[in-house]
Amino acid sequence: MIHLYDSLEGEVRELALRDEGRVAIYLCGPTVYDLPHLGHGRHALVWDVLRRWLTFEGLEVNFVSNVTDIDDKIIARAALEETSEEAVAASNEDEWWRAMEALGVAPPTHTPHATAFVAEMIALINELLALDVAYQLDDGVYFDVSRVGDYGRLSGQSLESLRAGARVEANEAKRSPLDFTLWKNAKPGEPTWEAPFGAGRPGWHTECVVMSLALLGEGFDLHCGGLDLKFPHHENERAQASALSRAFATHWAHHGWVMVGEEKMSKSLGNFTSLTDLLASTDPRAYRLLVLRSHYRSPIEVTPETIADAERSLERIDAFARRFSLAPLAGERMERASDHDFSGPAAMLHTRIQSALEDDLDTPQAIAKIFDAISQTNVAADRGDVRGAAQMARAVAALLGALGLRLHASLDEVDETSADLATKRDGARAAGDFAEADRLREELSQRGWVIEDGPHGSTLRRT
RNA sequence: GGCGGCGUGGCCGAGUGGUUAGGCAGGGGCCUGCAAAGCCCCGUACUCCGGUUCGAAUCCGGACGCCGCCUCCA
Repeated sequence: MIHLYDSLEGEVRELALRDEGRVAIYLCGPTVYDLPHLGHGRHALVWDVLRRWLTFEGLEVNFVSNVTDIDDKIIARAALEETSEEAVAASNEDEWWRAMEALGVAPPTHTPHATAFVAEMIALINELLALDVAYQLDDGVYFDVSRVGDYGRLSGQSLESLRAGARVEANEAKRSPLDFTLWKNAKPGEPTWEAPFGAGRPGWHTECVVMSLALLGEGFDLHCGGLDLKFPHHENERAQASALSRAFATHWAHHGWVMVGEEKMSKSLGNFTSLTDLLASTDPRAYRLLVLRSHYRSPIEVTPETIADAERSLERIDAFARRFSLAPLAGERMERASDHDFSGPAAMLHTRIQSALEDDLDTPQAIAKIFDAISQTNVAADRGDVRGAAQMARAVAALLGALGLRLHASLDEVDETSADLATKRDGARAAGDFAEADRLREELSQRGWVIEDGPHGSTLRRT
């Protein structure tokens, strides 16, 4: 079973499952007020890889990731664009799923929307009020953090030190500056729901507690998200569940940032590249490879250089896929180890990848092992071990599929003129007219093709 | 102020108390009509200063530099 760093315990430990053979994961999804950026891309890719791997290993993964479709920023954006909150949320959510599809991120098992769970959130806030863990002020309902014994545990900080670092609050009436909003009272023109404690809308921290418990049940296995959600968002989710004596996530995992230069990429800093822009200009698989080859908890640098590096690296994989005519696995469908043959020389490869990934999702190690296997397979084939090489190659394809990295083995569709030029060149070579052959190769190159001569004739591929 | 992280070869980026990370780029060679792909070989490394140790880039202490969270944020 996989071992993951648990942010709550501060150590790598086995992911203990509530139900044998089944994993229940909750991932905090996007607030759809703007285009997704590179950071969201990493977020989606990291947890997609985890999910695919667990599935590959035969577990039934219930992967829930929400969409926050009501929030201050959506309201602000709607006002700015003179449109409705629904329209802002819908268009950005569409953009999100388009980007996810391009990245090869499989859709979650469930995608709850905050606005569909308002009744449940109201019920939860009511319970908290009844327990006097929540209190009402002029502008809404607040959660009293002092009522939770271990508040701050996830952040690794005491209540006192958190309080010391807290900035000056707008609402001085709060019992503690750390108290957070459960419900915001209605303001004119804003989306509003009726509630016993006043018309208004939910605060951000309640939706994830409600939806995770509703869809995954108490004591679900893993709650994950970006490091920036650890505090206050995840701390606050935990606090609410704890106040209600409901068993919450048993394991917490957080991934690191995408960096721009020496700074975190974030919307508030404005230093972000949208996923849409990236995907328009590069092979989406390059970004997945870039993410895979560094550890999920480390920061990654995404620059034109690192992307180009990953693209060239991908080229080695694709050349391998062409050589062995490998099928492009991965995509919406999730691979399972049981559907593949890991006998013979492939068994050790599978084991190596397994131990790498089970050790806190060590994808860089796994990728290195895959590149090792690619070299070994090429050597075997050069040596004439066709059978062994083919077996290894299929195992490599299956494991890349398990990581969601799609191969590009199929040859590009060749237009008639180019195909014609290639045929002419083959003829010129056969006739020993190498000057003409080189001229035709140059012409093909101008048209964007690389020609490779093999034992069974030449093939064309896109540059 | 509190808490946490990082500093590796031309670049990216892992890992480990002594034995090859991996990729990209570069040099040499094999193969090829020449290429491409593939294969073989090669170089430069662990911020600095102390300490522990037979041995540290890896453990401990200190210094310097950098980053993040403590406010919305993947």
